[in-house]
Amino acid sequence: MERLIHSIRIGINDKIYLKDPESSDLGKRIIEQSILMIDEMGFESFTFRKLGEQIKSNESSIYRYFENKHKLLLYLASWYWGWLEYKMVFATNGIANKKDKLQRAIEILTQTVEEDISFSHINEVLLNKIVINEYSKSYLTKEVDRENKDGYFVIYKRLVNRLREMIVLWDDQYPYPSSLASTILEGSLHQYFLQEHFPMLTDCNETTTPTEYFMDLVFRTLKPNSHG
Amino acid sequence: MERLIHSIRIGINDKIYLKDPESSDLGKRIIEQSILMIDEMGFESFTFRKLGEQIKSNESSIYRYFENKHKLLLYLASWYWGWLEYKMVFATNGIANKKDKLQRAIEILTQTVEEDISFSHINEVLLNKIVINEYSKSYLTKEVDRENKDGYFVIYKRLVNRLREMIVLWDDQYPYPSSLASTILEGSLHQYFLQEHFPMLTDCNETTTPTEYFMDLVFRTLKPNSHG
DNA sequence: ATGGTATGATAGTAATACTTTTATATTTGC
DNA sequence: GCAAATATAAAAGTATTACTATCATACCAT
Repeated sequence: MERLIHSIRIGINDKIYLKDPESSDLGKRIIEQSILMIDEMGFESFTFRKLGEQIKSNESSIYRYFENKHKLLLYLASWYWGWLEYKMVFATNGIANKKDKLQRAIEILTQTVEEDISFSHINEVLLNKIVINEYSKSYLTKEVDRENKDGYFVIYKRLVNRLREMIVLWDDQYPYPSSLASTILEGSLHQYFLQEHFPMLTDCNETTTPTEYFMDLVFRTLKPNSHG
Repeated sequence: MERLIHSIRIGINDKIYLKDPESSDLGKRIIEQSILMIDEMGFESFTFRKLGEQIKSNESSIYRYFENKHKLLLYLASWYWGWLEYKMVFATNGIANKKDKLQRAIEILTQTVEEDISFSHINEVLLNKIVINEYSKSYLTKEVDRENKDGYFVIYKRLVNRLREMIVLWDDQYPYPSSLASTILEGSLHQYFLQEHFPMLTDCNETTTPTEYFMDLVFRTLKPNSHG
């Protein structure tokens, strides 16, 4: 699977970038180093000028790939969710048992990325940390409706919907499958954040994971369909 | 109760401001108009210069109250959570029945603010909208640990903890009361946001509220203590 | 050898996020 | 009622950000 994941390409809405960063060496360096820098200094302190210095390229060259750093964040987030979606679809694909399927999906979606499995330019461990710390900022804007209309969040929406479908498969009487699915994805990022910065607001720690919390929550909440 | 709430003062950590905005007319105008403007233009577009123009005061005068707009957001958020805490404590205070108590708390904490009950300078309806759209930005920063140490989030933490205590009161066997409490508060803001901008990711709409969703979730999840 | 495309270097602009200084108004203490 | 203290206003200055524009160079393909 590692090899497979390594060779896939995540189909990202081409309105997000001006020039596909996968199409050149400079583009890949932009992605690679921006992940390191955003993780290191946080999204607000990160600038294209600093990135240019880091990759020994010119600020203006970076602007030929992305309009601004907001678009770059949208790109990174889309890549991350696309990658997670792939992992989830792959991992749940062959599972016939509905409960096992849902369990496996929740596992994939709520786990942290522990090891950098890629030998590509994208460090998934750091990207996961970036999503925990910065993803909300990509949609908590005044432009969200326009950008949503332009399809900047399709991958994330598709992922939530896939989870929703597996919830419905296991319990088609549950009245809030969409809300539960979005709560799992968003809430899992939040629990990781709390674990790091507000440990008193969560029960997750070295021994208890967000995965366990949400797994427990979901299966206390849902009741299996009578027809199996 | 309206009158009572109107006359209370929310005790906000005095490190958040340089000069207490409640202590002067200018201070109150800063708070009042910043709420209108942040709601209107979003936190990123909002600046002290624009606020100065709006209230016909000088940018430098605003800087004597708050170091920067981030601190102002922390102030507004603290005020909001303090106000909600007060409403919740007041509403649940006399309730002996543990289930009723928890239910009432969830109701208060997950409802939107529909009407501006205050005749003061703070518009709670808009402040509620600001918290939905901007609160995450106040803690998703590189400074969060230092600011947390300085007590900038005490009110929010106390509120989560109060909810946690009511959860434990109703079901002292449940293993994740802190995570559930933080999920309710954070998740409720998120569901309101989704309802507005990503309706396909939530089951909440004109007829179904985040309150109903979380009420259902909590009471499917928790089991009452045997000792009543 | 020529034309096209990608990148680099440099400079420029408007806005942001402040800080500083000085002036003026208002309050309060005696 | 006057002096002193305090609050606010006005204006200017600085460093940084978030770009845009122009021009030069390099390299690649035909």
